[in-house]
Amino acid sequence: MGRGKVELKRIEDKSSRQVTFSKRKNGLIKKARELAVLCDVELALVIFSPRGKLYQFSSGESLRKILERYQIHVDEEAAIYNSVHEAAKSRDEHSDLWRATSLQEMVERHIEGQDIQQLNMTQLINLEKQLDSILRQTRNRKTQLMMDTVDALHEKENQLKQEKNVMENKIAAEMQVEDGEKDDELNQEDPHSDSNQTPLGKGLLQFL
Amino acid sequence: MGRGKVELKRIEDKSSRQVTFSKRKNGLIKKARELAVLCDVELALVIFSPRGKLYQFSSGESLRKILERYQIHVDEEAAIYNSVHEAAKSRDEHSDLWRATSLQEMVERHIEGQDIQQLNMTQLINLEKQLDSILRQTRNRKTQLMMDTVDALHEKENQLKQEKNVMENKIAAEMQVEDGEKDDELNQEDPHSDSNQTPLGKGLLQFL
DNA sequence: TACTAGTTATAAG
DNA sequence: TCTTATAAATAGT
Repeated sequence: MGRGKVELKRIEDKSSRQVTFSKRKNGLIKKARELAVLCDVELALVIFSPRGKLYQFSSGESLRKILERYQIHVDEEAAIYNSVHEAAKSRDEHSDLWRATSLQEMVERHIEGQDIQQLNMTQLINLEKQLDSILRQTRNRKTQLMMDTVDALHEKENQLKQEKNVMENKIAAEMQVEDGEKDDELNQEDPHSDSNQTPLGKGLLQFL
Repeated sequence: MGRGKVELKRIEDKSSRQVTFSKRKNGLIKKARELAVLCDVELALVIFSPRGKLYQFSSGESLRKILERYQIHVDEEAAIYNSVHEAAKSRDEHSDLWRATSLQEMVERHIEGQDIQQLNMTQLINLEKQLDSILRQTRNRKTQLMMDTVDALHEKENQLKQEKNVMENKIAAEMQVEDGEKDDELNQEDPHSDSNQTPLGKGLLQFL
């Protein structure tokens, strides 16, 4: 919006930074109000101007109450791990890294395994839980895929068996024709040839 | 913006309210980020979805710090209030953005937005490997942190023991002074008082 | 503070 | 989700 596109980085000119702040602050608060009203949600917005002045917006409830609700929400999440976290409390100094980074970057860094060393205990536990869950899903999916594959192979096997049967029958039929021809000459020498019930001859068995 | 103008009032249709929430939430967070970056200001945004899920954005500083700053600005009783909230402070450390978004979503985004269900076997195996590796790292790091904590506690324990010793010595010394005073009067009655090798007197033992 | 031109957000589909 | 027409926000003046 506006005559030119803007880069997402600090505006260096103090004056225009101030002007932009003023305009965008109003816009942001307006949008916050719209979201709260249109979608009937609770929301709180706190802005400190460059000069340290405070601007705020909060829906319906007082900002204090929303922040309390936020507290409760966060506390609930943390409650499970509080006992463990107690011990590590004093060490929690590395969380800023997380805040400053975009989700995308975080994931990529996770995947690259680069910043694991800088997490605190709570974050580690949470991360572990989530990873475990995703890993489980991944493995389930893999198992499922494998089973699908096995099924597919079974099906193929059956198909091949059927084809084999057809071939066997064909061969057996041909052999009977041959036997019939030979019978004329040799039958008396060996009246007890393999009286196979299956149409399989020995030659074919070698194949299987 | 959009095909029609919107009235500033609660959207009654549940479905479109949800859709609008999702879109506008993203828009609002984006704008908040822009304001924070462009104008180099501190800002915090907390949103509860209709279903009670928490979304948040905070610039540079942790949300906790911004909210604390807010407290100081707004609350006349900031000092008193703060001491009450000391205990809750550490819990606020869980306010990082990443907690509000599941790693699942992150990972899915990482693998080009594909759903886990739609990956092929090779991709699954690859993903599994990566997850497994990260999980292993996470657990290693957790173990390390725990061990560090244990070490720290041991150190503290030793420190306390030393302090205890110092105190014991002090007290023992005082008691000897007392004994000395008494010796003048009573020594002959009991020349074989406790010849403790430790500087601990019985009185001190009662303390411990 | 007010004005637009060009940008961005988003309501509908 | 993804498009697209349109409303809205806003950069530069």
